[in-house]
Amino acid sequence: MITLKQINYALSVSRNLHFKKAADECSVSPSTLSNAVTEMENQLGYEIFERDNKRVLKTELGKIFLESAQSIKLQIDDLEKLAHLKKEPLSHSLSLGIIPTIGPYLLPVVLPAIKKEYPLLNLTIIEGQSEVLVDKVKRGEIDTAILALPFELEGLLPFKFWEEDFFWISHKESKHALKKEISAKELEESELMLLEEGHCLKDQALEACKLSSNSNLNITASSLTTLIQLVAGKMGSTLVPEMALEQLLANNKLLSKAHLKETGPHREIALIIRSTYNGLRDIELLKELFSKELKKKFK
Amino acid sequence: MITLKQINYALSVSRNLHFKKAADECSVSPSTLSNAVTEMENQLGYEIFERDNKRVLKTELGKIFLESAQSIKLQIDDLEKLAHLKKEPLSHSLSLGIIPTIGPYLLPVVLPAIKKEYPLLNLTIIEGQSEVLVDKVKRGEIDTAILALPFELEGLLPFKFWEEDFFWISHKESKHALKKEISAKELEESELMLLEEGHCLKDQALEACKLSSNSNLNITASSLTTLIQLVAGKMGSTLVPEMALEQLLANNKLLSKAHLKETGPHREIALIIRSTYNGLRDIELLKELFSKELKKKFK
DNA sequence: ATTATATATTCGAATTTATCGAACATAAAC
DNA sequence: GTTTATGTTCGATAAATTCGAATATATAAT
Repeated sequence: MITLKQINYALSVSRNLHFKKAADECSVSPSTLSNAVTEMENQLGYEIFERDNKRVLKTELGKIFLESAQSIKLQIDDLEKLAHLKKEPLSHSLSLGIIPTIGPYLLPVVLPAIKKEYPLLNLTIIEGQSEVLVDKVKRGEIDTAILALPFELEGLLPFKFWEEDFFWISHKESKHALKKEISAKELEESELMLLEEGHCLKDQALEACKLSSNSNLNITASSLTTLIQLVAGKMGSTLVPEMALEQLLANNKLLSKAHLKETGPHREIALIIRSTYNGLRDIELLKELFSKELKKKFK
Repeated sequence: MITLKQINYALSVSRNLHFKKAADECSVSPSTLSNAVTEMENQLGYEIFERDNKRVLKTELGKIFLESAQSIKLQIDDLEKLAHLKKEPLSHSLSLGIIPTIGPYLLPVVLPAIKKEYPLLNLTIIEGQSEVLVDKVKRGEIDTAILALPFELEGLLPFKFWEEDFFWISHKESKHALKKEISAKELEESELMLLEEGHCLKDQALEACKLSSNSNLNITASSLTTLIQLVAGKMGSTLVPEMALEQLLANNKLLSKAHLKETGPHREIALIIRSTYNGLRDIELLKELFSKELKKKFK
């Protein structure tokens, strides 16, 4: 196997057509350089330079070799410069998982800022439930994911950037509907509807209320939007996280909201990564950006 | 300065995604390989693999690095093969891909001449569809391939050595069967059968007729021989390239042929190589030989 | 929980490889 | 014939690579 060092020596000889000058250029002794070039020629099975103590000429094959070698050297140089890519943060591709009870409400808030601050970032967004996303991050299929905690992270590291409470959404004509705040105890009396199994929001909502799932929760839905439609249709009431309120209640004058009066925060939102992940700096920056944009909108 | 040895180690890790397997593949101890990769990463200033004792993943920068590194390795391999150029042309080994709609008809015509003119040539022939062969040439797994154009060459260089038209093959009792020539317009009326998806001949035949594939092409076959049997069985008609006519129609008096009367040539046949391939002289010689032998037989 | 297994890494010793300077060989210039 | 410039050879020395044993740790099995 020939070496890059040998190639560089040969390129220097090619530039200088002079072993001593080339040796000086490479900061090695003439003997070192001569040996290196000769050794490479032996390995290749052909001569690159035709030389005696007075003249250095390129052979026909040598010209072909040197042209290609020069191109290879440039490519190696580029590989060494690749590090600069890393310097510019969030400038390459990043795959981001996000759960359905955060995605539609967080992304519209932060995407414009991401586009503006990191125009070079090539972001891929994958929606899925927490368990699936944790799995994908662990397997390296995606770089990071946005989850709501508490959730079993199986060794992954969380970077929290937001926390929020739940609000109780009911039909205006229902009991308690005009209250600004409501306690879990009062909730038990109403027909509480939550998302179908698999959504962490269901468990988190129940935990915030200190309820267990074997209470009167017969109706379940696959999205918050559906749940809200059920509430509007007087099928019962539900709990939604603060960031979803505006979007869900828009154009719907039949609904009223009340802050859930239980010790909180009711859910925390975090980016999760593998402990060995390299783009820690990128994650920190994303975290800051998310936090900043959310504060702008909600505080 | 990084070394080629380090690059090769990294490429092996990339193939295996496993340091121990890569170490075996490279015939070195795991520690040697681990140290070499780590050292290179330090020199580069970025990590190529994200790893712990259970998982090896490529980083974003690593993917970019490895792609380029693979290409560099190919170029180095080529430099090491340059020695052959010095020797008698077409005197070493050459691997040649060829597509199924050319191989059985071209090879019998040219192989005797190759054997006679270049007895030292050690020829390896690989049959496969165009897409696969383009890939193999790009990866350096084979030296060259014989394809029918037009086809997307992805930067590879074509050396055309033949062009030919399609002929319409039908059962003697079918409509138009006695014509010497037939136009695409008349074809539409018959039940045209072509090769299954993946064969470039299908697309080229359709293009020659200015037809799109959503016409009445329900029957597809995996070889021209099969197609001809279907025609003999009155299942419909088909189009075959000129060089295949003799072999396909031999001993079959039930079939008739008609020249496809559309502006052509309907397909062109070429050798393709990487632009950095060194055996250009060999390819030119092959091209000449192919062209000469085909003319002898068909003109 | 505990143990077993697999695997990447670290470390020090042994080996291999690279490098240097001095001596040598050779060809042109004076 | 002598001098000068230059590429190469050679042996001693310096530097690097490599290995195996020991280590650490994540996952799987019990």
